Amino acid sequence: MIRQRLQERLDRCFVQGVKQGWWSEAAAGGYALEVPKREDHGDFSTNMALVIAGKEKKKPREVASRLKELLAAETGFIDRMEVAGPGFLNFFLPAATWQSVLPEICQRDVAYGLSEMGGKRKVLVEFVSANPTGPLSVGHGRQAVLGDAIARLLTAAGFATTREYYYNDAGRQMRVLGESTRARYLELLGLPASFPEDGYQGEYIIDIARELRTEKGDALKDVVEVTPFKEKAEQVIFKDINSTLARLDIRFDNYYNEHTLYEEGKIDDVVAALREKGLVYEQDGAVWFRTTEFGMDKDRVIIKNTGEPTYRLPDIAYHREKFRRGFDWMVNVFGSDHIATVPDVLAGVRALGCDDSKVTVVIHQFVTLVREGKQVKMSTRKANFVTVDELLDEVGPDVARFFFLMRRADSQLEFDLDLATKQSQENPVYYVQYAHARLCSIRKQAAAKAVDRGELAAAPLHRLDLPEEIELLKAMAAYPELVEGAALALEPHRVVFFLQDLAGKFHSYYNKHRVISEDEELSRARLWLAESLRVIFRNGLELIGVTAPETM
RNA sequence: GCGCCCGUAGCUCAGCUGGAUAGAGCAACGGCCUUCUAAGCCGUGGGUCGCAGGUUCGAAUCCUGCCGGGCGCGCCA
Repeated sequence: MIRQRLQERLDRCFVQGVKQGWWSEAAAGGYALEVPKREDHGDFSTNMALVIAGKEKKKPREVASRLKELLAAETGFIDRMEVAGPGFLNFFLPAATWQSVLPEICQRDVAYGLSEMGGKRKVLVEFVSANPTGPLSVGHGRQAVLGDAIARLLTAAGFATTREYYYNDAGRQMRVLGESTRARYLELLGLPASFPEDGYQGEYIIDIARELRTEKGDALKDVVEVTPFKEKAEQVIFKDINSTLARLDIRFDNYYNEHTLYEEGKIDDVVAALREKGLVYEQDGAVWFRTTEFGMDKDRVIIKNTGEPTYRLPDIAYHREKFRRGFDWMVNVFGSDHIATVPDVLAGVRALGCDDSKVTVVIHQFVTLVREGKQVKMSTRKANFVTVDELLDEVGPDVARFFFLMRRADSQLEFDLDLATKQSQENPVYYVQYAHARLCSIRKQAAAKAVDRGELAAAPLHRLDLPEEIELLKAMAAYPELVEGAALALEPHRVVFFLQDLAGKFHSYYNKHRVISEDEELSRARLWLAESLRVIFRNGLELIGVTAPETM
């Protein structure tokens, strides 16, 4: 907010400078107004003079002096300015400017940090999208939490967000699942069974078979058709996946079954449309999509010589449906193993006349599980993988969510189970939650001691003049921008880092200064400071889906 | 061989899309609880930002080429 107000003043100065003939219209834009790393470089700093000087072939420091002159009228808002280094202009704001953020936080309360930036534009966030062949693995867990946090961020930033899970319960994978289940079922009955070579070996298949035997006895022993086994397995596994997601407080607005694309003729439509544009051809009994037209190294098969489509075709049809459903922005969260599918799908929707720049794909790298210093290999087919459920049993949803969001999607995530399960002080989750609990505790103390913080409008905020207090106010003032930035970049980890940083500042302040003291006026001011901090921690934790406990 | 991602302190990672003297946590060491929660705080040490060039007022950040790690490169999804 404060940054915005300063920005407006800067823009006005630029125009004035043009009128004065100091620089031309052509030098507009492209400059930054940011919080410098070093405190002695001011509260804000701009490289505007450097940018103008570069374009106009002038001396940066001279341009900076001109800017300073033009801004001199803003004495109430700006305390002082200085030209520094190669031509930066640094701004020092008075304490009162920072103190003014506090009432705003407390008044807006749960709405502080929310913005209208998205303008209610429709965004679809697609994530998890795992076919029901087994329980969610830790890799899915990262994706689930990442996608959900992205959706939370976008909602906070004013977008109309839809969470969607796209799945396929037909096809080869599912057939193998059914065969695996049947084999286990027959084994339980003591009958000869041939387990498929590439079958699903997990323990959960045996559980499903056992359930089936309890329900049906041996009634299915002569059934050759795989469907009843497949359907049972799918039903059980989907229920399992959903309960896992529910434990993480993740709920989807919509489940999109690939099958509907066939039923409603969308698949045929796509082929026909591509054919009309001359982008498909037949060869070796298969139907090919001319992806080379879109800069790819080779063409791709969209219908196999068996007549069955490859995954690409429904994927393209699915994405076209997203466009048809009127979404302004489509965010796909994928694991890095799906990276190769992205260009094909984008080429497909582009070929169909859709604007593929409306699709943003967030690729997250793998999760490396480490237990007792050794890496645990993960594979759904083999049984030796750790499920999200097992992880949740050990660390709980708060720790799991926080850990999954601590890293950029881009970087591989090392999940140290020993550390995460330790439940000890090292855990950064507790560090942030503890800040919130402490703030709640202060509030209770105030009530117990009958110290009333009074009306907000009457709060003596001018007493919040310690360097530590100004620092806290500055950090809190930057929160709304942080949310907007994290939302646009689809980077929830920024929120996590912000909260850790703010928690550090608060813990430090807490140990150095007392909120409730003999000084009644000061206590009132600080109680309002504590209140605004509590609001931010609660809102921030909510944004990443971690609980904000009142006691710990 | 080709495409994408990563390489920053002993370890795990940030670095706000090109800014000023590169940060945090963990690990190590030394201190702080009759006062709002010690799941906390204070202090100390630790760096050729993988390597080499280039772009410019200015590079961890952008470009090129190497080196190392990961994921892909199917008429599997």
